[in-house]
Amino acid sequence: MKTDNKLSSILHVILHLAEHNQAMTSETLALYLKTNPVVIRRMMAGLRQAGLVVSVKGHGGGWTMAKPLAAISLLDVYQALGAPRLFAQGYRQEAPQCLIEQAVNASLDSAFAEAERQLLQKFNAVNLSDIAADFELRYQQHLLTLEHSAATAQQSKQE
Amino acid sequence: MKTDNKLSSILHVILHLAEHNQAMTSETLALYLKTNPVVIRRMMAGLRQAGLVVSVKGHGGGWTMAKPLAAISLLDVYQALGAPRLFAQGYRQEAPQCLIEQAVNASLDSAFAEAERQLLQKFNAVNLSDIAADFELRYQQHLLTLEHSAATAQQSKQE
DNA sequence: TTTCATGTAACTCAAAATATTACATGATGT
DNA sequence: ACATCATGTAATATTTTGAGTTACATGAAA
Repeated sequence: MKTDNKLSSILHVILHLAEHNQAMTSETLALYLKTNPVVIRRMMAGLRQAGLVVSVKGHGGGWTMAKPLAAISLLDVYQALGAPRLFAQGYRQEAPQCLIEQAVNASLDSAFAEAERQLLQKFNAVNLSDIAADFELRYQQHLLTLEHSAATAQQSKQE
Repeated sequence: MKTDNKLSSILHVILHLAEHNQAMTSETLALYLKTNPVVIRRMMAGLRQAGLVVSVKGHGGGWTMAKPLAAISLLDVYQALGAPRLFAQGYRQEAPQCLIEQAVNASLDSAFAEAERQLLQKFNAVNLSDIAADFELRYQQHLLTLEHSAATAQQSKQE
């Protein structure tokens, strides 16, 4: 199956949006995903309805965050996207007559339902600010790496 | 994405096979799924390699279980199928340069990895004999229902 | 009133699971 | 031997669904 990438995509986009601190157009945001602005609008439509972002038409318009990142959970975003399918596994028949198939489906159902519960709970526990904080860490680490390689280059120059 | 139904399908099939207690052809098994015998062979190929079933060619040939149901876990079957993808969610880029996207992926990764671990653990804890036992329960319940509706019919006849 | 931006429907494209076709291999029964 | 039955598997077609594209409507700002 082709995977659904909306969640990962829109998170990427709105974290950039939040960093930017002013309205950004669908076209600009589309550059981050190397995709078409319409794809951005389609995904953002759900977030707008959920009150996570605001859109403004016309000159100087575009998208802005409606809430601080700390007030938005991964679960909020997931649900705003329309709660796309989590699992790639399905049943051949949803409501089979065959009692064996019923027993099989019940068994799988229970396993997947439990996993889904846990996953959504985790989504609920993670705020976008947590991800932004992780980005900050990575950024500081990145700066250190640059510094270090600059120092190393300087050193090898002197040798 | 079109869901992957191999796990549910093959479980259905091999439970019928186990019930039957003698070799069954791919053609017969295909009837349970209303599909093509080749589809059965393709899925069963993995189970054969894993030593869960045995196939015999020619007259009177077909498929038989190689182990008792109690000795086969859901995990065994899942892995014998080639461990098909569990989640429908993916990342736009596997190894992104963008630090924001890296942070997003790391966050999702952790959530999905945890869910996968739990799911496989559950698969490991369920044996096919558990599912067969559940089928038996459903079957007994079904018989009771038939009896009851027969009694009701008899009763309404007398009225 | 022109330009910029979103809102959305309709259509096309692409990827992946499943189904089908075709033919090879091997075992059994006559 | 050889006809028949059954699996083994490659190649191809079909189907589903996420993503991309085109087209046009709506509304706000210069």
